[in-house]
Amino acid sequence: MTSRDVARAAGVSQATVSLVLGDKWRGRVSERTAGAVRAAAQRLEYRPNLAARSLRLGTARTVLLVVPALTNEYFARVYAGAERVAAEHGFGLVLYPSPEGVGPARDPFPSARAALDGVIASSMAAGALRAISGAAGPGAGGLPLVMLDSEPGGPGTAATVNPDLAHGMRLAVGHLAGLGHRRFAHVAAAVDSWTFRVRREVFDAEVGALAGGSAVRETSGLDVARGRDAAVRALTGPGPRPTALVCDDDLLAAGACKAVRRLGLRVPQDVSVTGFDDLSLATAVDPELTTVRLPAGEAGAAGMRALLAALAGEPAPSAELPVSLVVRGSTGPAPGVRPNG
Amino acid sequence: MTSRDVARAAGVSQATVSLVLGDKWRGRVSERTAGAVRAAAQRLEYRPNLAARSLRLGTARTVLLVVPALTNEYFARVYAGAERVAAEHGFGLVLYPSPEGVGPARDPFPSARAALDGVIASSMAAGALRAISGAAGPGAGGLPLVMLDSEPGGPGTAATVNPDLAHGMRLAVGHLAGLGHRRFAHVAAAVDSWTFRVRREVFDAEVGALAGGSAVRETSGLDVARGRDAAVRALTGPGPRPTALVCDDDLLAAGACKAVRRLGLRVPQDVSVTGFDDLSLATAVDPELTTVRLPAGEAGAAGMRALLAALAGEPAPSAELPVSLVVRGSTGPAPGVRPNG
DNA sequence: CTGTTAGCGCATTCAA
DNA sequence: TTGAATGCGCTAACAG
Repeated sequence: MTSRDVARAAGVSQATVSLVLGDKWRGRVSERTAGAVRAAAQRLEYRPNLAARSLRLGTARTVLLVVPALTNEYFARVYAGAERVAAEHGFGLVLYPSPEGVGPARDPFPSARAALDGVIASSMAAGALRAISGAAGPGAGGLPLVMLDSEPGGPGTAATVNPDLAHGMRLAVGHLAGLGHRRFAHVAAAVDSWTFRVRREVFDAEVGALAGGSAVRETSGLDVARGRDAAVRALTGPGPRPTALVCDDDLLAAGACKAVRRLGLRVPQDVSVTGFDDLSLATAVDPELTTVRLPAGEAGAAGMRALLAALAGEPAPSAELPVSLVVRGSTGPAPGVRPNG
Repeated sequence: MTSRDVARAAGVSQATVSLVLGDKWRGRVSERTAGAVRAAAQRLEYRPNLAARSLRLGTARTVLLVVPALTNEYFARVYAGAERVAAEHGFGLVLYPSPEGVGPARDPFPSARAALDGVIASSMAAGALRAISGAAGPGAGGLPLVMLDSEPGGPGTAATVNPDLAHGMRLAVGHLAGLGHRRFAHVAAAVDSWTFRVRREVFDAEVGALAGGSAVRETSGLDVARGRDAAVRALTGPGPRPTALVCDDDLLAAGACKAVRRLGLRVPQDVSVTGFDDLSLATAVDPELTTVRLPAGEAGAAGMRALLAALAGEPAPSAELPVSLVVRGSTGPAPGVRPNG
């Protein structure tokens, strides 16, 4: 089923078929001929060979999305947002789940068996970022690279699209401080990446700026069980017990809630808990999580728009996306503080 | 950076480069020449143009995976399993999240902008399945099609790979019956697909076969909030209150737990709850969910193996994958039944 | 308005 | 043991 067959069936040349189906026939092919071509194509269920088209055009209309882990709903949403924009522009999106996401990534291009026009990488660890930009940046591959949720202004990146994490952390700590909390614990992700480093730095700054504020930190792998263990450590360490657990994401927050109950305490009467992301998990647990909602889908979409702009030779705008605090049942007044008091 | 450039750099012809890098030079090219070619390729960071290779070979070494929703961890695991096997065979895997997954899918091929060798579709609704197999089956596209978690023996499918859902449902009901439960409710997914129809039929059969067994059913959209609402309906309907809620997946089960508590009851003392899938959500909630673990990753892997076999012209083996019941805290003895009694 | 032609980069056949 | 020539299916420049 080639364009030649369609041409034969329609009684025209192959070039005419290409023009008609490529929608470039205005004033070059007669209405009648165009109709015949379309009819033949439809009848024969013709599908253009994309390999041939890519070869001829020198572009694959395909982008690679590198994420640390697909099984995390956050990245699934990033994918969905990016895919939507890509599809609107006739681009495909292939996924490369970087192994374990936290270590240095292998060079993705041998295994990503597709011709690529550009790369979007999200939330990569420091080491992985270097490997990616080495292979995709202006060096070898020369592919345009857009970073999501990563250190702004990295070398060789066309643009950086980030949620306003600093503001998000300020909202979380501010919310808790407003409820009277002063003794904080930070249940932090044990991953060396920009996204978590920002949380840490802003958390420290905010609590430090709070009269009477104090904080401890425990780090944890990114799953519920390890989050729970870290929260147990935070709650049973030396010194007075924290009354508020600020967690780097919702998985850790869910674990923190389990830790509180395991120690015979209640959420939020004895200990308040906040998360990041606003995954569907946040409303699946009881009480529901107060969390910083990150616009994952919008980040994917904005990243794709920036990449498409770069591919078109336009300047690719970096962006900082707004975040919001969603207040639910996992936070409440600090023990001993009267509500509205 | 073409194979011509490498040839020039190595002082050989382009054909020799192709032979050496394609690993087909044994006894046709001298050791020395091969070494020179490899060195030149490495030095120039040569990457073969995959569009050209696909065109020449007539195969793209790429498979499309159609899933109802990527933001569900289950399908993320299916993807991961399939991708692993694909990578081992030098195949790429591109994802097509069928819109809303429950309605009839658009023809995926216009939007999946890649040359495809085959299609794997998972858990498609009845209507969507028809659209896919029309486009991918032996008809138009002629692409081999492997169905996952779907009606076995569909027309034009090379193979079907399913978890043994019937056995899973028997395990769940049997577990609850063994704990003394007799009044069941089925919190069912409001999706017309094989995977949920099997659950329903086996649930009815099992409860019907149980002396003194009775059951009601409420249907729900596939998210926590609607699962909670459905469970409230099930628990507050006419007739005696069910003591066991059998839910079609873990999201619904999490919602059901919330419903129980919202009604002032306890899990599992007053009401036991079971789910399906064993998502990470199952251990994120308190109490943790007793659930039927479905081998999502293994399903993806087996599906990809079947498809690769079909592509190789070998018979593609259909498979039924074993499932297991993971007993956790959300199930307990029926009220009024003494443990071990 | 339509057809002819060339060439994208590669794997392969045939000659040397 | 190697090189020259061919064509995969498509689009774009150029002729008619």
